[in-house]
Amino acid sequence: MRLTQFFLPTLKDDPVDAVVDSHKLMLRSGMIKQITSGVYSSLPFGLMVFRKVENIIRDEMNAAGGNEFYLSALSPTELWAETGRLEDYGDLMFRIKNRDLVLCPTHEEVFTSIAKSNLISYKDFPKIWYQIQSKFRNEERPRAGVLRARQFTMKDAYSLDATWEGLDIAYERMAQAYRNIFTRCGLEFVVVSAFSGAMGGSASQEFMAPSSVGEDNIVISEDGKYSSNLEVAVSFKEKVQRKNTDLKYEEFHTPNIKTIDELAEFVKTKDKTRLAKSRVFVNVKPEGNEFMLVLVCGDDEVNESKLQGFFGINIRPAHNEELMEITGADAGSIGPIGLDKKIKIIADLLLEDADELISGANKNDYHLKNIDLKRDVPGIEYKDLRTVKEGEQTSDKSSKLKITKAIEVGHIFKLGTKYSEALGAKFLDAEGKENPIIFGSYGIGIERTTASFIEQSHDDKGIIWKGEIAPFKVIIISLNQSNEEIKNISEGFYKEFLNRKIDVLFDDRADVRPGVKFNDADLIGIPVQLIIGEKNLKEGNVEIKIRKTGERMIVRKGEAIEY
RNA sequence: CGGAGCGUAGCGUAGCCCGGUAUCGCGCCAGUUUUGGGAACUGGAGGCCGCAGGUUCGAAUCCUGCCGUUCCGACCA
Repeated sequence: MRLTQFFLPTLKDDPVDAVVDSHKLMLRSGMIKQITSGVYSSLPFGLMVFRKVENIIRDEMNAAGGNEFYLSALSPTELWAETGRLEDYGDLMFRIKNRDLVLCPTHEEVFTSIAKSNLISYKDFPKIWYQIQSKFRNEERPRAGVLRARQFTMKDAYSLDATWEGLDIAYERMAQAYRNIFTRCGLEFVVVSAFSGAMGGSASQEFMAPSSVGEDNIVISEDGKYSSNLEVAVSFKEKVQRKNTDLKYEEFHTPNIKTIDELAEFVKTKDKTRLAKSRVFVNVKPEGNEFMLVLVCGDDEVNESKLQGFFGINIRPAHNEELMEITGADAGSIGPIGLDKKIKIIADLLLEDADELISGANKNDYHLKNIDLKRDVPGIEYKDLRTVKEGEQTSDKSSKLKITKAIEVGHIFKLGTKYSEALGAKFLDAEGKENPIIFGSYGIGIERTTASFIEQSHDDKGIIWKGEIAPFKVIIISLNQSNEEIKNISEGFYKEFLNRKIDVLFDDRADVRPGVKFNDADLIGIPVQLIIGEKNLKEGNVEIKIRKTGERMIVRKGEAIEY
């Protein structure tokens, strides 16, 4: 490609609206252009990279036996009402105003409806169906460029099986395909176990690109054997030991004590584990809201995903007015004693049967001490509800946990029969009995994968492409197109690269100073720069610069091709 | 959805408090000189100052409403 024929609107300065590096660089290198909040157009340079990523995915999906589809982005609202997701998604789904249609945020329903009418015998399975398509989600707050956008490209794949064993096989095959894909994309990634309750599936894993701008937190053990999304991570920690002093609980005055830290100071203790933290959650149900009080150690945080895993996704923290109504106190003075029996009380496993605890008295500015959960809180249940912390031991005590931020680039999970049952997608088994098709669901964000790569591979000059997703392998920089010799040599190299089918970009711009060309080349990050200028040409040489290392080699002009 | 900020030429901005017809840099066009790390000079083009209403002789500037956008938080199959 000749640069004079290529639309590459590079920017010298950082756009004021971009904050994260990948966003800045994608705008500056002319890959994307924002049209409105969370919506971006792909420009030629960006599209080249997205296509490279897509083709790697296509390659691996096909190798795994996938069939490529291209489904409609529009679908009837009714289809989503049937599976209940119209309500589940709510405002996150774009709805067409002048026709009863929605823009699909994902395609389980549409694929299922195709399967329903065509896969009717156990002999029709297994199948892997996929597509690479625009998805639409009305994100409340798009951010970080294409990392969270309202329209984005996703590869979504679905395994369709007649048996649960078949699902396991498909899932493993897709997991391997995903590892291949992200490896070929040159991405540093970690596979973590993930929260799946929200989508109604069982096993679930996420492919995470570690990055400081990631919105997810992942937990990895130092020996690398354990990795998990923080939402579901577990660790080993000693339980709070019983003291068996059997002291009666008693109220004491704690003026203006709102937080655990203030309470610890007030009672002059450094050990916050016995200062039980109480939080009230609401399980929103059509037949009426249920309230629950959740207790964790004072130095722990409640893991809301784990709560959702136990009680469903419609769990939310109670509002301040609700707290007062239910407990008679504001946040900071709430505790497990003396509540209405309708309120379920659950505590973290670390507090199982613990005694001599201090917690709120359900009366503002008062706490209770010497609470014995075993004695004083009949009907209490214990579950793993805490968020693990950096430095804790793995549950087998063999290693320690580290927490890092990461970007979710892929997600695979065993979906099961939720949608096939809702839409009546059934097949006849060998005994002639009807069964719902068993689904797996597997997604990859194309732009997000690309942006994650850039987050991991750039410097203060620009992007550093490598491997299969590099849009060009080499850029020829002709330093002076008005010098006939330089021009002719450059043209010669360009033709030679084309002949050898090597992706090459030729900066053949005249009237552009060398400094501009060097900076543009560094910005757009082509791995190898072939620099042709007067200085070296006098000696019959040209220069090769490796973008990543900045390493320069002066070579005979005839030998340059073997870079 | 809560909090904060911003909207002036393609991009980045000054002016706004204190009202008088818009500043500077980059980029762009023409010409001359230049050509190894974002050139110099000369001349030029380009603006419903986000939108609507109000106050005023007069509004980019003051007031009201709206819209857009960014960030933090909340939320996120």
